[in-house]
Amino acid sequence: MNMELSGRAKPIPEKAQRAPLKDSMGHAAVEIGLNAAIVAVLDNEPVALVVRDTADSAGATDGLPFGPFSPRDHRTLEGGLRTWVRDQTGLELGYAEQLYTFGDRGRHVDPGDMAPPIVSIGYLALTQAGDGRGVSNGAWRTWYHYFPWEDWRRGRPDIIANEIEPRLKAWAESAKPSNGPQPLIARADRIRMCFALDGAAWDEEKVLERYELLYEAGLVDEALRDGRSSAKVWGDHPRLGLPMKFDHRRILATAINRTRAKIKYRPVVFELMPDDFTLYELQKTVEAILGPHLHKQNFRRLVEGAGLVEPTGEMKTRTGGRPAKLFRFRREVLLERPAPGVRVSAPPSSRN
Amino acid sequence: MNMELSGRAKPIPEKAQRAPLKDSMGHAAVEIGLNAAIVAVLDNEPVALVVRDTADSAGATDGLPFGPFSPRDHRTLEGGLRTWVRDQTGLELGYAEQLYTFGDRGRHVDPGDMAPPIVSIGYLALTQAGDGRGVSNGAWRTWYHYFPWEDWRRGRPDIIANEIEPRLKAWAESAKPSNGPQPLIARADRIRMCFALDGAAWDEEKVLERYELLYEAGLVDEALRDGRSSAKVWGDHPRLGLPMKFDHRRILATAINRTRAKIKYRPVVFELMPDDFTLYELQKTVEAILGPHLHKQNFRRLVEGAGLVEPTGEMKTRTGGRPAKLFRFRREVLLERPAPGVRVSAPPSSRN
DNA sequence: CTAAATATACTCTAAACGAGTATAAATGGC
DNA sequence: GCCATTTATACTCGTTTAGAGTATATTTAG
Repeated sequence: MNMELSGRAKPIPEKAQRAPLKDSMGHAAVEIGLNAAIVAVLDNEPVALVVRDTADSAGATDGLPFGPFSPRDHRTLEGGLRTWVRDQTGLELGYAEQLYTFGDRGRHVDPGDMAPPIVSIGYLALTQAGDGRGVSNGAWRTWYHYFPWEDWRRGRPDIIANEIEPRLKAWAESAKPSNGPQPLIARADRIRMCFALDGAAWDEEKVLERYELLYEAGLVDEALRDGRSSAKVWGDHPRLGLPMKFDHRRILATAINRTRAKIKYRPVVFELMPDDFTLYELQKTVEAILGPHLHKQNFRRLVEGAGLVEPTGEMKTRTGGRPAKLFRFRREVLLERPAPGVRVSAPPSSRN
Repeated sequence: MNMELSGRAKPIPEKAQRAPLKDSMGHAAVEIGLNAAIVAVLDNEPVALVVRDTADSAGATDGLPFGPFSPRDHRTLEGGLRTWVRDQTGLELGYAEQLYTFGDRGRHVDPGDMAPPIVSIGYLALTQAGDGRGVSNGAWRTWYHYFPWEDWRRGRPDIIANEIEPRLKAWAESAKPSNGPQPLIARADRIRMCFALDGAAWDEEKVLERYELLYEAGLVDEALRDGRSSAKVWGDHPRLGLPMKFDHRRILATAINRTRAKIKYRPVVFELMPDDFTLYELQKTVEAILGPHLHKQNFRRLVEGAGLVEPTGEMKTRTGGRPAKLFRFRREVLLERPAPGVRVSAPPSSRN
C-alpha cells in the first residue's frame, strides 16, 4: 500500500527459487499470483494490455500484468491487483471482476526464467484504450495474436482448416485403440463442437474450451513448455498463436470468454465506450468483441428498446454520411430488474 | 493423495496460530482454504451438506467441508477439495465447479477457535442426496436455515417485512448526511432492488448480493464477529439466519446464486436427479432450486422441446393419479450447440 | 362406482425476433 | 451546384416463442 502512485513502471518482480514453506501444522503455504487481463477496443479491434520482458528481447514472451498477492501489503485481492497493474503499466483500473483461480499448472522451471506462482488468480478488467492517460509501459495488442482461430471477422479463419483441423484429428485418432475407461465425450465430438466442423455451428463463447483442447492435444507452445504433451514434433507447422508467460494465455482465454458471454446479459460494453457515442460506434464495439456482424436496424431497436441508452441531444457530424445522434449510457437501467446487456442477433448468413 | 479411501470421517484440521511465512523475496506466502458447497434436493427441499464442530456442541457453528490446499499432497485444487470432502464426510464428489476466491475477509481470531485461512476458494458441487451411499459425517440441511429470506415457496417470507426492511432502512438513513463521495448506487436503491421493496420484482439470482448487503449493514452475525460492523446492538431482534464458520455462509450464498443461474442455461438439474424420473419430479426439483411455481404444461413442452430428455419406455405408477412416463437425461444435448438448461417461465402472478 | 388427483395433448394470443424496405441527411468528386 | 455515395433512422411484415388456458386420459382412494 505504500507504493508509488506515479505511472512510472516497475520491473516485474524477479523471484529466486522457492524454498518449501510450511506452517506450524505442516501444511504448505503457497504463493498466489494476481493476473490482470485488461481488455479494450481500439479502432474496432479487441485488444489486451500485455507487458514484455525487457531483460532479453530475443526469446521475450508476452505476459499479462501480474504480481504476487501479499496480505501484508494488500488488504484485498483486487486491491493487490490494482496496485500491481498501476506499478507495471501506469494504468488505474476501472471495472474489474475476478475470473478464475488456476492451480493445476505445469511446474516448468526454465532456468533463468522466473518460477511461476503455484496458484494464480485471474481478473478481467474493461477499460477504454484511448482515454487520454496512456499506459507508460506495456502495449495494447489484438487478442487475435494469441488466438488467431477466434478471428471470424472475415469469415472462418483459414488456420482452422489448414492447421487445427488436421492436427486435432490426428490427435483424436491416436487415442482410438484405448482400452481404459472412455471419456464422457469423445475427442472427435469435442473437436467438432469447439471448432464448428462437419456443419456444427460456431459458438463464440467456447474460447476457453478451444484453448484447453489445443493445450491438451499438445498443439500450443505452453503445453510442450510445461511438459504436458509428449513433445510431439509437428515438423515445420506454424505455431498456433503466440504463446504467453506462465498460464497467462489461459487467463486471457478465460477473459475473452467471459467478456463475450457477459456483454450479452449485463451492460458491460459501456466500460469500453467513451461517455458519448453513436449507436453505430456502439455496434462496432460489440462486434469487435463478438465477431459476427449484427443487423443494424434491429441492433438499434433492441438497444433503445431495452432502455440502455439515452440521447444526449448532441449530434456527431463527419460520420461520412448523415450525422448521427449521440447517446450516453442510461445508468438507471442498473436499478431496473436484471440490468440487461446487448441482446444481439447475428444473422444466420454470417455463421460459417 | 495417499489418504484413506474409506468413508471414515477425519476431524477438521486444527491449526495453531500462523507464523508469518515469507519466501526468499519477502513476499508472504499464504494458506489457501478449499471449501465445498455441496447441494442436493431432498424431498423437494434444497439442502447443503454441512459439518459441525464436534468439540463443543454448545457454541457449535455449522460449516462447509473444507481443508487447506497443499500442493505437496494435491495435484490440483479440485483434487484437493475432493480429498477433503471424502475424508470429512465420506462422500465421493461428482459434478463440481469452482465458484470464487475470497480474500478480503475479517481477520477475526476468536481464541480457542481456529484461525481462518487468508484466502479461500469456494466450490459448488451438485449431487443426489438419496443415492444410497449416505454421508458418514455431516448432515443435509435446508439452505433456508441460513437464508430464510430466500424462501419464497409460500409467498414473500415475513422476515423481510418484519425484520430486514426496517433494519436495512435504518441503516440507509444513518448514512444520509454523508459529505464524502457518493456511492455509485445509493443504499436505498440497493435495498429496494435486493429485497423487492416498493414494487420492485424479486430476483432469485441476487442471493449473494443480498447476503453481502446484510453483511455490510452489520445485520448478520458474521459481520459482528469479523469486526466489520460497528457492533450495533439490535436489541432483542432475532438473528437473520444461522451463521456459519469463517466465510462459509458467503460461499454458500455464492453457490445458491450460481445454481439458480446455471440451471437456466446449462443442463445441470440432472446432477440432482436419479437416472430415471418423471417430468413432474424434474419440475419439483427445479422449483426447489428456483422457488416460484412453474406452469406445468409449458414446463413439459419446453423440456421436451429442447431435447433435454427422452422417454425410457417405462412408466411410474403410484403417483397418486394417472401413471407418468419415465424419462432420462438425453446426454446428446451436450453435443448440440450451447447445451441449454431448463428455460423456466414463472407466472407473473407468483412475483411479489 | 365415483370423486379426486395426476398426466398429457392441444389451442389461443401477444410479444419478441429476424429480416427487409423506405426515406432522410450528410460528404466528396466533378 | 449536382449527383453518386454513404450513413442514419423509421417503418413493415412474417415467423417463432412465451405465457396462459382448455380439454381429455388414466390412475388411486373410498
